[in-house]
Amino acid sequence: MQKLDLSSDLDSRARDVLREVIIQHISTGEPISSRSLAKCGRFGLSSASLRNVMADLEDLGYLAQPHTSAGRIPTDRGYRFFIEHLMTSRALTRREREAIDDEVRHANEIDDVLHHASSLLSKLSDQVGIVFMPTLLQFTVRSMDFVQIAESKIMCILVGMNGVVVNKIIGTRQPFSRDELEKIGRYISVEFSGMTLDAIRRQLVRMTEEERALHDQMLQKTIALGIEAVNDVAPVEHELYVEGTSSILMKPDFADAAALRRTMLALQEKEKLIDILESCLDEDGLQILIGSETDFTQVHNFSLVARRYGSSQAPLGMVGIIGPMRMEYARIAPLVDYLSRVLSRKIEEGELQQ
Amino acid sequence: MQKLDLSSDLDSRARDVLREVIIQHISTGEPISSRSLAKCGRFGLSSASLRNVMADLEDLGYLAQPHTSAGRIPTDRGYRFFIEHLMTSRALTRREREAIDDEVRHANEIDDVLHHASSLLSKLSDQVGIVFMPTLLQFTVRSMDFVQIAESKIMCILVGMNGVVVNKIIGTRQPFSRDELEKIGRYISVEFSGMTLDAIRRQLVRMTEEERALHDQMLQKTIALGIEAVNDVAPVEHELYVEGTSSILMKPDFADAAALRRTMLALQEKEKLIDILESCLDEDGLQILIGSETDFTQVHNFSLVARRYGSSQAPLGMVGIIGPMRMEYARIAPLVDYLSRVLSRKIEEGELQQ
DNA sequence: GTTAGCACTCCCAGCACGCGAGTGCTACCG
DNA sequence: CGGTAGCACTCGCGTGCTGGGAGTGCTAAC
Repeated sequence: MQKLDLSSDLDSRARDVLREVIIQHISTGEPISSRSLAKCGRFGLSSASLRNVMADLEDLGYLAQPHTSAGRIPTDRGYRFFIEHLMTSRALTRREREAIDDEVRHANEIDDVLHHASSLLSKLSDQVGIVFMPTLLQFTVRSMDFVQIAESKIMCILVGMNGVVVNKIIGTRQPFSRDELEKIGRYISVEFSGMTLDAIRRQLVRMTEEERALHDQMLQKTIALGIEAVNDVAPVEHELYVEGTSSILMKPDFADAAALRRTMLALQEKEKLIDILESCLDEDGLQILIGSETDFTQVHNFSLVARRYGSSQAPLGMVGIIGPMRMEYARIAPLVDYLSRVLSRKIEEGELQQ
Repeated sequence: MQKLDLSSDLDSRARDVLREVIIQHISTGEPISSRSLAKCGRFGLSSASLRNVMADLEDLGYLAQPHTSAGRIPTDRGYRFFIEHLMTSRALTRREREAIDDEVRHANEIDDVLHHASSLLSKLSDQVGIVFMPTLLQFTVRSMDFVQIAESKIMCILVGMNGVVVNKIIGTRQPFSRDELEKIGRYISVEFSGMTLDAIRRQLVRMTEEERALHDQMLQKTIALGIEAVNDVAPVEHELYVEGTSSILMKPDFADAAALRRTMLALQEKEKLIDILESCLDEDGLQILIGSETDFTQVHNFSLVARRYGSSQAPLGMVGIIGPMRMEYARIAPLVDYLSRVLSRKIEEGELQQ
């Protein structure tokens, strides 16, 4: 089909033209004509010559015309080439960097951090900010504490190895003394430290069948409470923050009602978004999915710029932005990159609460 | 201007016509013509006669024409009259009632309940569900507990008189023994039970100035931790859940892009929504605000159906739906009413966690 | 290889036209 | 005197047509 090494397809003039077309199109949103390229002065060529170059670029699949007698717009492939070979990322401004630092520094609860991160990202990029945290299935326990908070309610506090804190309330029938609760907490913390919630549950269930448990009343209580504690925590819902959908409403790319509608619906279809983000979790660096690469079925002219966050051994989730293909990648890529790094550092330092 | 006692304006025929116009318009979304009224068979009158009645209703401000030679649509005032005098609320179906009961029964954390409530409401009504919980300024404390969860992190668990549980993580410099933490918790729970967070804070600050505190090291620690615990909890952000905006996207009422845009923006402007909902907090029963009554500046054709929830002495917030003026009030009003009651009962029973 | 010129294509805004729906009014009927 | 039939009038909307403008592709000349 096409040559694999895209970088060799194009001579330097063609690259310059492609770059200029994309830059102009990103800033105006309009199809770019040969004339407007000639006028920009960067080439010293007439519009007729540029037309030839553009026709070549179209043949190679980097540009397309919405209709005959319209200018050219970049294709998915054009953007892809631009991002990989032509773009020079803009450094963050001090204000951007400080905004991110501040936002992340001041939050304690992980929910808060993620929520703020997505809305900050949305504000800085003027696109839709998304932050995704998958289920805690691989959550490994460092310690567990139990606190009586009402007559028949006990709060269980789970601290994970990664510093994430989860708590839940358990209803109980039998009474527990303060002392018992402390003992149970200590016992579980010691015995099950480093295990996943699922493993703990299975272990506890197995223990109920052992002979000793039948006689040791304290152990019975421990098991009962322990099972309650880990039940229903593990398959906690995926958390997905989608912030700033209004910013996208204003973009001229969504002039007509149908497109607007489709877009809003797509952004609210969380399952699909989660699918996409989950499939990105394996990759390491900054990821940019363009147009059809995103697997958005209803809406095809969207791009995703995202990066994994969390400690390097135990990635937590994805953070990024979604916007029309026509976006300022040069500005947005470093933004997402930086935020994800700051976020990861914060999480490695630990002690974030859920 | 207009007579205050609206119910006396209209004879029984006019009422019937108004009711029919509104019912038809709610179900079709189209302006209603005299002919379609005549055809419905409920009147035994010709379209000409109905035209006369409709002209009267228009003069009185209950109906309006989008333009000459179009049928009539109800005005805000028309809907208002309909709701107060003409509508017969439809009883909930068993499925609806069960869905609500289930949803509320199964949740433990108040965040969850509210979140699910709004999305459930949205699903059942096919409108936008909203749930609002104002700041916890009037949150009165029943007990406080402190648990060490990491080297320099302590979790504080606040249980409110209304059973709501709030927790936060505090970073500490000085170390606390398990025993100390327990003592501090007990002390604060006893001394400050029944006070608001704000009152507790002020009291603690006052105590630092007392002579005794300067010498009693334990008291110093208690005060330090207590202040940390209540700080920044009180002015916790207003919680506002807005769920199901996509359902509204599909309604034919928002055919054109501009209206769609305005609507989405309005629904995302949380401050405005909070204002509106806050102003409803004083009222007791089900509240219906129609069109211009809602104070929505950008969008004027919206209605709000909402009701307060929480215990009768200490109302917690508002729950309801937002949709186009043209909505099935007869079905939605009982829905909101019932959900708010179930929610309130759940909260009165207590032990909800935040 | 570059460029000027020209024919061709297509979009789009504006306009006129006719149709259909719905009203208001008036005259007539029981 | 309330109800009704009939008719003229108004308005919105869809349709088809047209002219202008923008942009391209191609060709021939430099």
